[in-house]
Amino acid sequence: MAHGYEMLESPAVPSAGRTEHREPAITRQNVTPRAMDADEPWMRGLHADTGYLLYRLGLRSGQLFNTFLQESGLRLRHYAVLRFLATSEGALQRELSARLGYDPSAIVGLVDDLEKQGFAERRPAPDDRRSRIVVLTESGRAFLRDTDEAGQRVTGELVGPLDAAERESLHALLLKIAADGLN
Amino acid sequence: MAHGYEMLESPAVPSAGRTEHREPAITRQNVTPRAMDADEPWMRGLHADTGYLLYRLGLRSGQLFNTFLQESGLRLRHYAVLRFLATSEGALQRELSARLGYDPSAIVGLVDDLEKQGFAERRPAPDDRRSRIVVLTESGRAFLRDTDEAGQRVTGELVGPLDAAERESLHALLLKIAADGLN
DNA sequence: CAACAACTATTGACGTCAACAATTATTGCT
DNA sequence: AGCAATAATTGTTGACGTCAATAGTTGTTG
Repeated sequence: MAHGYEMLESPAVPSAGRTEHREPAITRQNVTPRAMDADEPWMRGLHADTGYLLYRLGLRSGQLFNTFLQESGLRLRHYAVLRFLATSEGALQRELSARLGYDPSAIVGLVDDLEKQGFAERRPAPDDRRSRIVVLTESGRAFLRDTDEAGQRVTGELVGPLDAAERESLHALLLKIAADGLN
Repeated sequence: MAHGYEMLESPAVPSAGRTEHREPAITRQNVTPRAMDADEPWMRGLHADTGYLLYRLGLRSGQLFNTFLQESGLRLRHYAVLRFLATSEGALQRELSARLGYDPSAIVGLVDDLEKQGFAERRPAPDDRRSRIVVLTESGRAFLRDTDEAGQRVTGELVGPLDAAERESLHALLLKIAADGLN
């Protein structure tokens, strides 16, 4: 404990109302506006929860990434597929689904979009005619090359206030907790 | 069935000098299913991106929290509002919106739900009849007290593979990058 | 070898959720 | 008094996850 998280939450409303106000309106008794014995553990700020922080920053990260990709007509999920294909030299859609955690039905649309943009291609699997193998096209590779730097800038912006050592430390920690759940 | 995991490569690319890459000069029918000159920076695994890891873990965190809250009929966002109210002794909806990062229109529904459950109440603001002040009810406080332990268990489950020192370190790092964007 | 179970990609329906625009009531300014 | 700004609210739209159903294909098994 003993973190300086209080900085994130401001003390309610200053309410510098100068005007003399009227009737107190509601006077039900089930609400107690009194400042109850503070410092109870259950009333700590939101940012005291690592889980909530992760949730929050995850949203921000996704937003940043999406606005960065927006000009290319893709979204984060497409980018994830591309990046996955870049390391795997072709994958069954079923694999994409399992590894990236998206529903099989979602993969369909994603690969459709990537094919429309010419970044990926569906090929018939030689041994199983049910399956399709998705591979990067040359222009897909080019896209990854060209946007790589900008993508890293986005991440850089996200972890802005951290120095190099801290970034590495954070990355290692995240990797550690990402490793157990297959993700 | 399990393919080799590519994710556990060395953490965080030091991102040394950007070595210039050569063009394979493939002008034919794109796509080379062959293992191309690997180790190019742009084809590192997805988990090499801190931003993507954050996005991914944020999703997981949200899911865990939601399944934990599911029995009480609330979701993460409701819980966030409650926790915020617990620290601020009443807040304008506008403040909730600004502090929690939710759209004003979202606050409406959230407070509606909380009122239905009897955990919060809308009160007319004394100085401005446009505003409503949202306060915790007594049973709202009770709810927070009762669910606090379980909530911390959820976070504990999330950061499972980390020891105490690492958890604290992670929390501090997240806090640091959460601080800049108001969030 | 013929019937059946399992599997891959796909489509469709439904509910949730977040981001925007528009509306109503109210306030502050001049 | 008039007018821009503001707080809460409604409505709409698009993205997204889940789940059920289907067509084509494979493997198994009786």
